Amino acid sequence: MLKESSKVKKENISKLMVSFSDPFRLEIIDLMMDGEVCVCDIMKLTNLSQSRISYHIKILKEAGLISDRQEGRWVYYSLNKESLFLIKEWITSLTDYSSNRKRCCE
Amino acid sequence: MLKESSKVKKENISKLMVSFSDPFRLEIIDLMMDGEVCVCDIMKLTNLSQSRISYHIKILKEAGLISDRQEGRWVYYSLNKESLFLIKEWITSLTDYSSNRKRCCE
DNA sequence: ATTATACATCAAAATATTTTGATGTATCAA
DNA sequence: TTGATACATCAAAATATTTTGATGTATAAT
Repeated sequence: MLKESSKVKKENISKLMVSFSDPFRLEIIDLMMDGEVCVCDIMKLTNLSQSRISYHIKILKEAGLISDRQEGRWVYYSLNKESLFLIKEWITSLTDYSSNRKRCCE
Repeated sequence: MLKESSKVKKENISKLMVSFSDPFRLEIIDLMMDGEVCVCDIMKLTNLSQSRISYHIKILKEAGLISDRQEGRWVYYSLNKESLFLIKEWITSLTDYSSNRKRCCE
């Protein structure tokens, strides 16, 4: 079971997982695999409306999954590798358990 | 960008991510870190109602994240390590991108 | 200054997910 | 064979998320 000390981390994980849970956000994330993209790029590549993209971008940003960099009128978004590493670590911790069989309701 | 051949895999990822996106499901997953649990265990440890737990269990199961094993009246659930490995692989593939900066809307 | 572009934000509507309480099914014990 | 336990399933209600279209803000070009 997760230690008490990892509670803050758990909150992060929860938000990150929610940010991963929408198919359009997965598409957007997919586009960022090749590097930075701006909203206009995403619009052209996905046919989603601008406000719709902004909405999803916001969720990804608030989860800490992506970073932004403004350059003039454009805002470039890219994946935040640290967050991805965090998730990987968490998943690794899940697989570390010992598969012991227990009697139920002891 | 993900290759065309990985589309099926992507579907799996999507479901797995949705299954991770609820705080109560994360709690249930957390309980499974120490090994198998039955619904009655989860009830005692989380104070969630039985049908509520069954609902979340179903989502986790349909995503392929957990496996079940019946023994008499009890059903034991445990994390499916293969699925966890799949997710880890997918996240790794995300971090493998080259952080090249592109001109916008080229 | 005016206009166009790139993006954010907002409120309302549409849609999806979750919760609840009731009922159903299988297993087991008396 | 009756009753209790463990869990699944269901439909309705509650709640949350997503989409839409309009409007707002900042930057930049003319």
